[in-house]
Amino acid sequence: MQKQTKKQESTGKGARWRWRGRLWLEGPEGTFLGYGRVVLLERIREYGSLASAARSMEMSYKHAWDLLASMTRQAGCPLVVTVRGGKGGGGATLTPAGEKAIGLFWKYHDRFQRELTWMSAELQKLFCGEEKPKAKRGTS
Amino acid sequence: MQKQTKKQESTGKGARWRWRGRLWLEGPEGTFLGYGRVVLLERIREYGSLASAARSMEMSYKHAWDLLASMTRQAGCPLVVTVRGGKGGGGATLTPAGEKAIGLFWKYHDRFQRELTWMSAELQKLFCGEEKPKAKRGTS
DNA sequence: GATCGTTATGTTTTTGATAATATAACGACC
DNA sequence: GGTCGTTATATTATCAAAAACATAACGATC
Repeated sequence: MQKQTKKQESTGKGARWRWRGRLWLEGPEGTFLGYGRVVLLERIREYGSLASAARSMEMSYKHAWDLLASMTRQAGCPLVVTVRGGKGGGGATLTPAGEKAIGLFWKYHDRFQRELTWMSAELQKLFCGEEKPKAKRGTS
Repeated sequence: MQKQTKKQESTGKGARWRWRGRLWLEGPEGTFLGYGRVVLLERIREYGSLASAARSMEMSYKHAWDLLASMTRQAGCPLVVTVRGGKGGGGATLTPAGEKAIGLFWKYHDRFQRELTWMSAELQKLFCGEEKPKAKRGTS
C-alpha cells in the first residue's frame, strides 16, 4: 500500500513536477544545431551514409538531406563530405567541423540538462498547498 | 558606431550564433506551465476575462479554454475563478494559486534566459575557423 | 423578460510539418 | 556495359495541431 503521509499528495493528483526544456543553436537562417540534427550527424558517423543514418532514425532520406543542407549552408563549411556513385553506391563521412559541431552541442546540452535537474530538485512545495505556516503568531 | 572590427564576420556568412531554448514545467499529464500558458494567465489578470485575454493574444477562445482546463486539472486547484452570466456577461480572475504559478514560471524562465545569454557569450570561435590562435594574445 | 458579453463545449476546416513516393544521376567494380 | 546502393531533388500524400465556426447556457441589469 502506498500509504505514505498522504498530506501533500492527497490533493487528488499526486502531482510530481519537473522542469523540461529544449536547447538549440540558432544562426541567421534559424535553427542550426539541435538535438535531432546532432543525432543525425552521429548516425552518419556511425553508418557512413546519409541514407542508412536516416533509416536508423526512422527519418525520411529527404528530411535528413534537408537538415544536412541547412546545417552546411549555415556553417559556411561542410560538416559532412558526401560521395556518390562508386563502391557501395556512395557514402557520407564527417569532417572535422562536423565532429566539432557534435562536441559543441553535447557540451552545452549536458550543461543545460544538469541545470534542469537542479531546477527540478528545487520544486518541492507547489502553489496549491497552504504556504502560510502562520506559526501561531497571533494574527489569526 | 556600428562599425566594429568586422573580422569574425568576414567568413562569408557573417555568422553570428546564439543559444536559444524553451522551458516548461511538466506534470503527469504533460505540459503544465509554459510560456504561452503563463502569458495567458497574465492576460486574464489584465483583462478580467478569458475571452478578451484570448483575443489579445490572437488565440481562439476554445484553445485558451482548453489550456486553462489543462492547467486547472493538473494543478489540483483552480488557477482562475470564472463567473458566467451577470454583469458584463461574466469574467475570470486569478486565484492566489494562479498568481503564484506566474511568479514561479518567470523566476525559472528568467534564470534560464540568463543562462542562455552566458552560454551565447561563450560562443566566439566556431568550428569553421582555424581554431589555433597560435599565441597572439591581444586581438588588435 | 429581452439584452448582452461571457463561459462552456461540440464540430468542422485549415494548415504546416513530416512522411511517402518517384526519378535521375553517379561511378567503382565485376 | 550492366549492376548496385547511394546522393540529389521534386512532387504528392498524410496527419496532427491549431484555427474557425457553431451553439447552448448563464445571470445581473435595464
